[in-house]
Amino acid sequence: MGRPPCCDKLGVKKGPWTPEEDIILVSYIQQNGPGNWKSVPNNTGLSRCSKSCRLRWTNYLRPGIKRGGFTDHEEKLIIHLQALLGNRWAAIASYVPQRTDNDIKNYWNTHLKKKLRKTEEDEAEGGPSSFPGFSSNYHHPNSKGQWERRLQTDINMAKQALHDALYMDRPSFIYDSNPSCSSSSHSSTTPARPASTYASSTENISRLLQNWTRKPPKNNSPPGAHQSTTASSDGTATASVPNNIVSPESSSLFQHWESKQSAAEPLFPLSLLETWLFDESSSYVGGHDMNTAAIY
DNA sequence: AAACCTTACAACCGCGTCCCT
DNA sequence: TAGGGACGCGGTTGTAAGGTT
Repeated sequence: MGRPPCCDKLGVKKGPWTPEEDIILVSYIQQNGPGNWKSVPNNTGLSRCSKSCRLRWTNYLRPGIKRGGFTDHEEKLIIHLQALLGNRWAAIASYVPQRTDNDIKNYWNTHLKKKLRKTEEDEAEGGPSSFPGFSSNYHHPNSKGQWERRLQTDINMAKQALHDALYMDRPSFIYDSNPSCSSSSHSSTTPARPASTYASSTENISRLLQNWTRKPPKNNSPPGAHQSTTASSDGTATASVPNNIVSPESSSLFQHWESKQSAAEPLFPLSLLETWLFDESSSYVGGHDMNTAAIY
């Protein structure tokens, strides 16, 4: 017996989302919060599958998402994390502020994989690396089976959780929610490129969202929320907003979203992880064990 | 200018996991 | 404890946009 389709195929619209659909979805989530996706198509009248609604929200419409314009720093972080975690994009995304797993996965498949391959070829020929700062020796997916790598990762995470439990009062355990801080720690060598917040095709949606992401709560603001739409905050936010779009201050959406974000905090403190990763990039000699040991 | 090729990324699909009854 | 529904994740595809010939 096969798995039943997640939704009725008849009458379910597929393909690119229109701005109108985006507005409907955003309005609904703003009022009800994300979750209970099954009911979203019925309650909004959208001819979309619940999965599609969730994906659209998490990968595109959710506040605090930075799109495109990966910095060198982010690239290196992703490469290191991929080497450590494998293709566990959701886990990787939890360490890269403002990036979705889908975005990282796409960027890996379209850019980083090629870059690394080219680096390997360059090094095989004895020439200069096309990817300065990285050695292909680092990326050796076949050196360990994926299951073994995952096991090692899980062990390390368990260790870290125990460590955190024991040293919770340490001030160093702070997930740096300010993306400018996390990226600026290496910005002296890798200045961040300006990031486009939304694809131009949905710029109007970004403007819409800007109205309720421009003033996130000052305290306990979610990671990445500060710059969620800064690229388009040019004062031209004149998109017509439906009356049922409420202001960020009065919306419960941010509370929903904040709780989600805090739940998705990385198991490792980012600052510690970054220190390890970037120290490691210059001292790697051939094994994950040595690196993971450096954490503790 | 048109045809073809390549690239980038949004979105879909299927499976695994979690949670509720 | 088992069954089923809902959600999350990773792999893959479709297609629009840009580049090249």
